[in-house]
Amino acid sequence: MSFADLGLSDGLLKAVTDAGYTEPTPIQASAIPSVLMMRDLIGIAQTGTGKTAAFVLPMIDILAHGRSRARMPRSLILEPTRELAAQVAENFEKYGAGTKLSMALLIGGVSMGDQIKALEKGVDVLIATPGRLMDLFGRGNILLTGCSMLVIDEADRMLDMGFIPDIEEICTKLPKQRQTLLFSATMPPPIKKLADKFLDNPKMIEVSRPASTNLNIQQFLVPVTGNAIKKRDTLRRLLGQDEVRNAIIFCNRKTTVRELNKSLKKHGFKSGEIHGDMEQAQRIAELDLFKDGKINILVASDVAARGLDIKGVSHVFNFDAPWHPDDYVHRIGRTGRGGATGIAYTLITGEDAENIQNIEKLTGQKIERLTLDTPATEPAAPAAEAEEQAAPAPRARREREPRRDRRTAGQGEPRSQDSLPDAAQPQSQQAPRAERPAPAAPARQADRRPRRDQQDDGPDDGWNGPIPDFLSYSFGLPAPSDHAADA
DNA sequence: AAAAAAC
Repeated sequence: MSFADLGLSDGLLKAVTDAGYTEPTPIQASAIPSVLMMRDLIGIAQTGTGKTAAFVLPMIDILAHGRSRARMPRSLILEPTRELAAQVAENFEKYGAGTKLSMALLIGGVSMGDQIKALEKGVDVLIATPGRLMDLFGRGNILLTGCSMLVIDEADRMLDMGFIPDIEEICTKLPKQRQTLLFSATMPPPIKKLADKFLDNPKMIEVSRPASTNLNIQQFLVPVTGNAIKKRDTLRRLLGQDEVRNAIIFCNRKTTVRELNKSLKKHGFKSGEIHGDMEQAQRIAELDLFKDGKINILVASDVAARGLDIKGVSHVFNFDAPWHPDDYVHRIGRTGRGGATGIAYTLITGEDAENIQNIEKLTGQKIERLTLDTPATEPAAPAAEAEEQAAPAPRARREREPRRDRRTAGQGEPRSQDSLPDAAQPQSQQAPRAERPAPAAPARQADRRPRRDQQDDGPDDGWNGPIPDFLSYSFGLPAPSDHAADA
């Protein structure tokens, strides 16, 4: 099966090939022909299955015919979070570059001015989070009567977030005669009801196992007994242990995110944080610092679990085991992207047993338990804080030697336990380790830093460039050079 | 349980 068999236009095929894809994912293979035949569709699939391209690609071909009119978008894609909406917009930009299609990204946290301007001009594709869409609709800036295509993405997540009434209202504003696609990882009754009400004889597609348990990601569980202090202590040891060049650390609560980031900074780590209580501009600023390597640790809530696609994240840590197994899959999927290798550690306490069981059930694989040798009791370290003692270099013992085979050439051999990676080293460590000329490390590090200029991507689509300035992200696509799409 | 989303 190749993309050429799916009925996409030549221009689009070229865009797909240029993006480096040859073979459609299962959901793309079954969804694209049906969407092109204008059928309604229910796709049971998680992010990471190539779901975004499954609707973006046929939409581009369908919309290639016809023109947009002022304030009357021709299609609408609803996303639960701002980051996901921005990511879909990036996809449209990538695949629609050869077309005349215009789009607007309607999300909260940014000024309305540019969004309204784009709407006035007329757009083919509207990508929105429900709140801002309803807001603009209420102000009379949007007419949905010309919108003949609707995508409801991550429907079950919309449900969790209480968006279903909004979605229903939006559906009633759209013309009855339209094509509707609904994607959801699960099908709880309210979503089933929504589908029955607003979809017409939909084709059902189910992709059972998400491409989630990426084989490039080594996963480990790290049992921790004790309180938050002990957890932070263990985390610091892990941060110092492996080839941690950068890491996203997930916590279950925003308060934990703040506390942990504060603690890490206090210990000299170059860390930042991201969660939903921060201003959008602040979120972006922190992401930018992380992407640029100015900080190499990002402490995050689940706001970052799905939305982020940052190149070259070497490690993901679950400071807290996630409550929902699919969140685990999404979190660790922030590393090992685009064929790179990644390592994911999950700190677990006694209470997490059930969560871990659910995760292993979902992914169908047992995650290796890592035993950290308990350090010999330390004489109090001189300058360390009273609450958190400095720990000696950690010794991790693996019960089974993990795969090391897919390492890229530039990454070199696994480091020995006592050669701590400079990137993750606290600058204010007492041992004058930092003063030792770092052998070859800086250069290699520069090499491995997330790169802004790499545009290859895994099927899970997303941001590659600088963090999108979706502060001002309502845009028309670049002027088309040739319009090969509709032959 | 938490996080996410409009001003």
